[in-house]
Amino acid sequence: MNRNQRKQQKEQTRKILLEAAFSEFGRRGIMATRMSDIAVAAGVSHGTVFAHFENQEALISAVIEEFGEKIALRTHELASQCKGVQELLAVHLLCIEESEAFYTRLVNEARFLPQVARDTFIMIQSAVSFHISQSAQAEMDQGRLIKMPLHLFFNTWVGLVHYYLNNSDLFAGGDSVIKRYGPVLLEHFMSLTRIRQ
Amino acid sequence: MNRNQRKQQKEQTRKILLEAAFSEFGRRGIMATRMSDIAVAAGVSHGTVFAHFENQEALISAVIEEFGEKIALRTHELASQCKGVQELLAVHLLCIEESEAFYTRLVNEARFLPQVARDTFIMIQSAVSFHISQSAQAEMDQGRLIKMPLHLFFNTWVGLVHYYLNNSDLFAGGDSVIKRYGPVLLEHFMSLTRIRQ
Amino acid sequence: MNRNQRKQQKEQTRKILLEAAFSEFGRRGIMATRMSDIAVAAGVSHGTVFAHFENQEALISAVIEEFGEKIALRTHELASQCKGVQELLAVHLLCIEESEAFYTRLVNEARFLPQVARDTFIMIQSAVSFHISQSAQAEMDQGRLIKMPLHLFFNTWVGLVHYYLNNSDLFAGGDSVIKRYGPVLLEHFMSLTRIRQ
Amino acid sequence: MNRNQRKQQKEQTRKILLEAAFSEFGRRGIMATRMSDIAVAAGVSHGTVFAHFENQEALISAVIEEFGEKIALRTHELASQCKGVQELLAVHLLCIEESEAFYTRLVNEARFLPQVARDTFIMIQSAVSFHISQSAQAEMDQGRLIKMPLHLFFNTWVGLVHYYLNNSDLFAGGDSVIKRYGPVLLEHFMSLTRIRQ
DNA sequence: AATGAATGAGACTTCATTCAT
DNA sequence: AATGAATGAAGTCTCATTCAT
Repeated sequence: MNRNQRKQQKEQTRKILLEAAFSEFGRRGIMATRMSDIAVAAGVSHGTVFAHFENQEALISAVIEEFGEKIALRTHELASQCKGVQELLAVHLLCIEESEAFYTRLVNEARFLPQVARDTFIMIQSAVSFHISQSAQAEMDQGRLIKMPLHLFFNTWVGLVHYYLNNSDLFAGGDSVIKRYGPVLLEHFMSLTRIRQ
Repeated sequence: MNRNQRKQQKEQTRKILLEAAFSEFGRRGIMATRMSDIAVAAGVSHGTVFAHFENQEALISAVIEEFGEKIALRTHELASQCKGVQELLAVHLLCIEESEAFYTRLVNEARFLPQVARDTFIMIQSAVSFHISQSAQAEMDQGRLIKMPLHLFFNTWVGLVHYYLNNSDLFAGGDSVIKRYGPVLLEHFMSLTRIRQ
Repeated sequence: MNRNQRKQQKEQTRKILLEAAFSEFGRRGIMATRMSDIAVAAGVSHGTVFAHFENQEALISAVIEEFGEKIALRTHELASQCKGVQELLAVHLLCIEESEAFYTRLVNEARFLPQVARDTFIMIQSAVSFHISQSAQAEMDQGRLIKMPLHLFFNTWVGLVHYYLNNSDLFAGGDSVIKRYGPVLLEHFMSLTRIRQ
Repeated sequence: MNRNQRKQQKEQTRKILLEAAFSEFGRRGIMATRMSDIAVAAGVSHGTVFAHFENQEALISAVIEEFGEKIALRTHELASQCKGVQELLAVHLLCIEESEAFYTRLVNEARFLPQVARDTFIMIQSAVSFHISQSAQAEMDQGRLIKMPLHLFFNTWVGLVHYYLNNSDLFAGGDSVIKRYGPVLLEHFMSLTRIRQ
């Protein structure tokens, strides 16, 4: 049906736009990306962007929701197969690395973005937090991790990772800072929290 | 002398401008503050800002240098009277708290600021790092801290603190996140790194 | 096709802008014309000017190239049908008269304009010089013109004409100085350089 | 007397300002020179300029009047000792060369300057014209110069000289175009107008 | 639905001019 | 009379958003 085709077509363009925005956001920064940059990257006209998103804020929110959910989902997915905390953290790093450029921008700019963006970001954190905290609690109960408030356990880990992301140019000079430092960070964090026997 | 009066007057205005900028940067963000915001906050005309700073970048750099150095100096000053790592970290928190809004913006936006700003930021970190690392090394040697690479010790601490700063609205809802969480963070971090006897 | 329509529309606006600028340049002077003057004269919004020309310099260069080339071409075209020097100089005057206001500004301001403008101006002069010099040489060889270095022949002529253009308000009070004095200047110049028999 | 001293002092500062402006106008162009440039060049404060000249236009007019008269006078002075047209033209060139930078700017920008400036410029031309025309008439009567309307004789000469001044960068690349081309121009012009025997 | 030309609010910057000392 | 800090009007340019096709 023509009606259906149109719908599909529209959905398709929207998808292309979201992906282009995701990529540009990673490259240029979220707030520093112009609407026209996205149009160019998506290979559509400038006006088309506004046919799909009411305004800039809506687009930013949509991108963040879309990819936020994807990242959260992916984390869930991988996390459910994990056995211990260490494995979970490794998966966390893997998920970040898969979208490192975008994720880094998000961490950096989250504060200045629309509330939706902020909420989505929190949602991602929650997804990760849920699994990690659960697993950490278990290992604490088993006497394998030092006992501490779960939020501090989580925030120390995330703070450490974000710190490296935020300073990736200093640490990795354009390369993936997770690829280069991820294992070190993981090992370090575990050595701080693991109970030595 | 008249000459001196004038010089003083100009210096005074410059100081007012720097302070206004410092305050506005803390409130609105560094890049998000318009030159006219600063003029209004300082109670001078728009043109006056440009009589004191060649352009926006020069103003931003000046503010960051001015207050960056002040913060670094203050850290040095207080740090030299400290005895152990824990006291040092407490002083670090104190120094941050004294300029919390501005410092938070700096942490957040450093990447997008002129090179001078970035350099100044690194200088602040170095001032802190110097004392903390030295002291940490000593305590590791004395068997009071778990042995680990100093940069990881430092980065874990800073990462944790910055994480709370970055999410201060979440954690403290507008209040000083350092005031509210500083002691908890310090205690937590020490418990992770202190050798239990 | 829609594509073509759009292209045409844009081309049309660009043309209007160039013509508006050409006219304003002639009226107000090239450097003294503001971008907004051109927008108003063209009947478009301020921003539209920048949608067509990256910046003021680009616009100035484009106008000068566009009309400079047109003038040079027109000179070539008319000149190639001329038989003698006198006819050529008459054609030269005609070409100037066709764009007198703009040409006068160009002569006056060429020095202060972007290099492209300067180059274009030189190109116009060259186009004229080429024909005139060739023809003058021939007539000198035939013993009909006093022998002299060709560049002096040319520069004396151009200097005379430009002098009247530059002082057109004095000589013609707003009217075309070429219309009023052209024939006189031509006759005078010929009488100076023609060999009297 | 104190009153007198003050007056003298004021007169002195005014003179310095006029000379500084004259020099800056020659270097940067008349319209392109900022009031502050002149203050700096004169070694006085920015405000002092306005204590002596109501506004920019008044200053420009004063400079042009001052030096216009000086040049006119100097031309008169030298001209009265001249015997023939050729000597007069040589003196004309000499007078121009003595203030070449300023004179060139004046020629170039006269059209865009306040009416007073324009009038002064005309006055200079008249002073020169007076002597040259008188002398030219005499030589025409004596059969040594080709008979022609005096204004055309004069305008051809001035047009030629101004053309070289206007294009001095092309012809002399920063050096004095009069020094380099003056003699050639003079010889050429005379050869055009002198009666060959 | 897509297009892309046009719009105009808003930011930075310059510089002649004013004014208190 | 001189000073120089402060002023603010005016100009250039950017870019999110609108709209006719």
